[in-house]
Formats: sequence, C-alpha cells, structure tokens
Amino acid sequence: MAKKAPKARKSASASTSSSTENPDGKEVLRLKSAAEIHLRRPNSAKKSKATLKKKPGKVDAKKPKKPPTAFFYFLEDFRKGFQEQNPDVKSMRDIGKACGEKWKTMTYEEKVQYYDIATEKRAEFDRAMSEYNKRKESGEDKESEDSEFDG
DNA sequence: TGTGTGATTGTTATT
DNA sequence: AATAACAATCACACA
Repeated sequence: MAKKAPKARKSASASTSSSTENPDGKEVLRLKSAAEIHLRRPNSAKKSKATLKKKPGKVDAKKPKKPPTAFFYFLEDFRKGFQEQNPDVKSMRDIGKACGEKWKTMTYEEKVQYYDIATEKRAEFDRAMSEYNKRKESGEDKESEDSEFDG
C-alpha cells in the first residue's frame, strides 16, 4: 500500500529539499510578532484549565484532543538525554527551559523529524475531527462524559 | 491523600 | 490577521 505522505500544509515535508540551508525557511524561523510579547505572559491565567486535566481518558467524548506538538515530541527525547546529563535535576520546568533554548538552536532538519511526527498526528487528528463533526450533527445530545451514567 | 502549580513551544479553534 | 486556550510532564506545597 502506498501510503502517501501527509500533506504539509505549512511546514515539515522537506523531503525533496536536500539543501542544508533552510528550504523555505521562514516557516520555522519566522519571527514572532510583538503581540506575543504581551500575550505570552498574561500571568498565569491560562493555567486554569490547562492544569485542570486530571482524568486521563474520556476527554474525546466531546471533542478530539489536540495532538502533542513537535516540541513535545522533542521533549520526550530531550528529557532522556537531559536526565542523563543532569541526574541532579528533578524534572520539568528545568528541562522545559533547557529544552526550549535548545529547540531554538536546533536546525531545521533536526526539527523536521519532530515536525514530521506531529504532522502525521495532525492528519489523524483531522480524521478524528471529521468524525466528531459528523457525530455532532448526528447526535449532539451526548455531552456528559464524566457523569456518564448507564446511559 | 489528593490536586494545583510551574515552564516550554506548537497547533488548533475562534473572532 | 490576531487572539485565546490548550497539548504532556513530574516534583513540590498545601489542606
């Protein structure tokens, strides 16, 4: 079966490009808008829900969960190496910072491999979303996932 | 015992 | 186009 590669609607997919330089560049190295400066640091407001997840599982009962981003995949690998070099370091936060800084230093090709993973995931996510939309139209009654009684 | 918190960037959905 | 929120993770602090 010829599994066609996922459509890289915006990034990843530098397969044909073998140049060490940034293929199209900007995509990954695009500069951030000044907006993000005052957007990224509201204080800690977003954490409200971001950390409110405690029950693993039936979250997709309502909507398909967002797949991890390339950065997260990189984190998993990074953590392994980081903990080895820094066994003293407890975890998270410290790693996140180190990882973030390194992520910026990583080159396109190095990041592409993670982008590629995320891209495939998004493809799956799109599919889940499609079914979700259909299901929604079919029967939107379902909304209680936690209190899912016998029905 | 149990849960929120913190920190990172990327993607998605919304407006 | 720009904005708002969320995605995973794990030690620690508090009631």
